[in-house]
Amino acid sequence: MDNSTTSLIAARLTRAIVEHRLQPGTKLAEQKLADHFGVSRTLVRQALFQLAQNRLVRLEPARGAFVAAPSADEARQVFAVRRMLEAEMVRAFMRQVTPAKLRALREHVAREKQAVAQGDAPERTELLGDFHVRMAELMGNQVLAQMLGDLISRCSLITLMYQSASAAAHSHEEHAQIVKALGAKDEERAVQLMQAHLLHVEESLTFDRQPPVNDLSLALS
Amino acid sequence: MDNSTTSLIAARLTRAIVEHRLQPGTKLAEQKLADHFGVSRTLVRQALFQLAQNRLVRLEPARGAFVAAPSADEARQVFAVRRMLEAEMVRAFMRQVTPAKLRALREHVAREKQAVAQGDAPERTELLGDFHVRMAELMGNQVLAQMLGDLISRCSLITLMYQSASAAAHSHEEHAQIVKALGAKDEERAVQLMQAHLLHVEESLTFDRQPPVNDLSLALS
DNA sequence: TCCACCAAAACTGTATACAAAACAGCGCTT
DNA sequence: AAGCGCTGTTTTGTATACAGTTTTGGTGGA
Repeated sequence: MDNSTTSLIAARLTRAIVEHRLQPGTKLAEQKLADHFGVSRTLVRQALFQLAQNRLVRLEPARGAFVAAPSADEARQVFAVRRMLEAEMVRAFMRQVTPAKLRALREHVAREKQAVAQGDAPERTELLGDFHVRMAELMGNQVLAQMLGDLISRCSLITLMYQSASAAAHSHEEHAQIVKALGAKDEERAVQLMQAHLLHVEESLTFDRQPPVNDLSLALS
Repeated sequence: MDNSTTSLIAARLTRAIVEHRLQPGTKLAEQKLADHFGVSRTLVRQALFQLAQNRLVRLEPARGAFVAAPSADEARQVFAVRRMLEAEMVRAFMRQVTPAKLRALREHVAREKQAVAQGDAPERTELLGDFHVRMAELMGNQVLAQMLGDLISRCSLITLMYQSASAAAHSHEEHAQIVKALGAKDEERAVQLMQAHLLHVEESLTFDRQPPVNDLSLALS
């Protein structure tokens, strides 16, 4: 069962959503996407189904697919799950840490630093999210990595909808501190820092406004 | 975008897999399933895609869909994630526990007891898995509940493939002990018990044999 | 001016058609 | 007898057709 074309379309759509080129609420009409990608609606539908399972799009019966607009409740739940999962991930990481793994994390944080310095917003966002996935991968747990990746994609939508200012700008420094605690073998501090980090990101959101809704799908270049 | 028929088929297939009426490795031919359900291949394909994302079936390009046969590695990763997630879930549950929630858990454990006493194997398996999901639901976190549900479905496949004897027979008692610790507001004990519980389930598996592979899909009745 | 109503257009949901790839059987070669 | 390649059949992958629903746009009346 071949799904390579389908997952390519899904990946393109995911990028467009996660990189905020498609606003929440935007209608994703099958025929338009099919024309854009030069395939039939069949493949587009499969891709949309896939994204719906990741909660990046919402499917309404007989009405079509729309870029998801997570509610404040859902946003809080997603962050709660991330705190649960990642607190324990840090503990587990500590128990099997090696110099090579620490080095890999330090290198990642260095790349974050560069992206922040250069003001490369898309790259920065991507790297800040990947920090968490990278940690899971370094532990050799693909299941965890995939799960975190999905959660972080959803978070990207959430921050788009609810972020007050660029309040999460110090994520990079918090990552650096976490790695420092890991290097110092200070497990409890590392856990605390990770939880605080995720709380900061969540607190930087303002759940008290109506989500804006745009459209147009010419953001796929 | 209507998916009700599709998700009905997906649900039927999920039940068949989780309840071990379809063995790992079984080929799921589209036309046969379509005939069985009285629909076209279109809907069957969508359902199979859905199950593939849940990792209950594996799709091979140009070869078709098969009931997944998780590797020992994947099994260990799934259990590792469950331990991470559920340890913290217990902590969070404790922080927002109410008499009503405790009562709900006790009632659930009572139903487990009944199913164990009556030797109702399918019902018992279902309830033992639902204990964990129920906890997430009682916390009002649908995101967590859905995630755990998926993980537990995968665990059901895993236990089918690797369980040595009915070694996980004392799961029910461990659930009861966890609830007891929750009732006593002993957070750390509850966390320890949950981790021990999941370790016991994992340890009851024997990862050292080749997985058997059967076929035939007349198990859908 | 605004709203209700109706017809046309656009879109979704499902089935079917068709090409390409994989599979199975069988005779041939070694 | 075992292995190899050929051929017909089955199955998958993608496109297209068609029915039913929703949306749109316009017209008439209050």
